[in-house]
Amino acid sequence: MSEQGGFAAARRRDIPEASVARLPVYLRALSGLAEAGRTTVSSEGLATAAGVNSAKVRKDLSHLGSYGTRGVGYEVDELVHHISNALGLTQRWSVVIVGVGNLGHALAGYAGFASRGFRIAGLIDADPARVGERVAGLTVQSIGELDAVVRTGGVSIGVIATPAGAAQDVCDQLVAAGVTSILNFAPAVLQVPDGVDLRKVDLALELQILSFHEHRKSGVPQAMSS
Amino acid sequence: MSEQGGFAAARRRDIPEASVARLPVYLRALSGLAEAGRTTVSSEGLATAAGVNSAKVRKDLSHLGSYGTRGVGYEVDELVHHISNALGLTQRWSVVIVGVGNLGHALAGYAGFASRGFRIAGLIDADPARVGERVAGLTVQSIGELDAVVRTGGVSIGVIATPAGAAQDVCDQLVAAGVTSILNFAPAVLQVPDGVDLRKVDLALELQILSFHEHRKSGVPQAMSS
DNA sequence: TCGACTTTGTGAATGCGTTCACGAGGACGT
DNA sequence: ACGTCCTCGTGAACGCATTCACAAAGTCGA
Repeated sequence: MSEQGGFAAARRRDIPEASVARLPVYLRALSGLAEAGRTTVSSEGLATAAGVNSAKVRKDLSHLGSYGTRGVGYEVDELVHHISNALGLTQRWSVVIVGVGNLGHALAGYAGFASRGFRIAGLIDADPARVGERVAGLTVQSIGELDAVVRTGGVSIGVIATPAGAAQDVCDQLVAAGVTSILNFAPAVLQVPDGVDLRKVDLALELQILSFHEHRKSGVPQAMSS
Repeated sequence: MSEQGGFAAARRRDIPEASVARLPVYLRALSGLAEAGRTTVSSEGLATAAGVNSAKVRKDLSHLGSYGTRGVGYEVDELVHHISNALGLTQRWSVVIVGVGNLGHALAGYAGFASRGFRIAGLIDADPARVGERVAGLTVQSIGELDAVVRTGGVSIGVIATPAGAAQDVCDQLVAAGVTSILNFAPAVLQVPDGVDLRKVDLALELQILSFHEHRKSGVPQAMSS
């Protein structure tokens, strides 16, 4: 057991990005299975619940260690534990959300954050008219308070939900305050120094990708018949 | 011109997914450059604005055709035109949003949709208390009206912003009504028949990936010194 | 206890995407 | 008109991710 722990820690160092991105999906699928009363699940079963194939599940889970039982499958509870561990979800992360427009509101109220161990330490908005407003049980604070919120709240993750024009400025302030991971919802390309992780979610981008496929479906098919 | 059109249509058939996903980013970068008064841009310049490297830009754009001028670069306007074309953004797509909670509100009000040629044909919610409410200039309609909205509005894209439990049901209804592309914001794995495109955006998932890297940064580094 | 059966964990093969590196082609100054 | 310079477009090399396929390892019934 202690030996396995040692190996798991060593292996955790190089989980491929593609696998990391699927771990949260497995986690959600496992929650569903647990609620349905399942105590064990095969790679095949988990694959179906997560919407991938079983080879991928086994390869992904093998990066965490050998927690399956041949002939049986994986213990649901145990697997939840190991994945949560690998993702660092056993500790509580504090998050600050900057920009309390429509999207900021939605993010502040999003149940998925709290349920996965993320604590919203503060809501920040540059608009003085918004400061003081109560959203999702928190009071919106001014941009001047950003630094204090990050430092006293032990915040390591910043979420940017401002208009595109303000995003880089806010990003710089977050970094200056000590945030080391940033999730950007603003439709802008941001620059961050080394050591800071940056991910982005672009709502319009996804729609444009769908547009491409939709376009292909309706427009081109008959162009191929020789 | 007509010759080029023919070739472009032929090439458009097999643009790699990874390239398609970057085209909207180039499009946005180009808008920025155009506003700044630039009329031409090199692959290097566009790469910087889009946050990628220049080889990727050139390879991606080569899938659309040969629209650059050696020694100079790309004509900004022309490139915007060709990318919009490839993505099918020259035609107007109608979208229906199902689920008008916090997130649905945010999506309905998101300027990025309208500015890229997406028309919101309807807002649908299952909660009778919400039906009739006005959001972003539209009146929320009941789930029973979904089919009519899709058919009479010429809707081909559905956006799901409901709780996870309702997502598959809504998805099935969208498909039954004739929608052929779905963007899912609900934290659930959805099944769709062949011929229907499905993409998902998971807000909590991105945060969990950041958690993983944050965890790695703080937790493991000294475990490697032999 | 033993043999049949199930499912994991993983090397090997394959496929896709990124990066490299350079020839081709056009602009521009003289 | 010509040579120099610049940047595109693209084959080739590389690396990462997915998939395949099977030996190893366990369960379970008789």
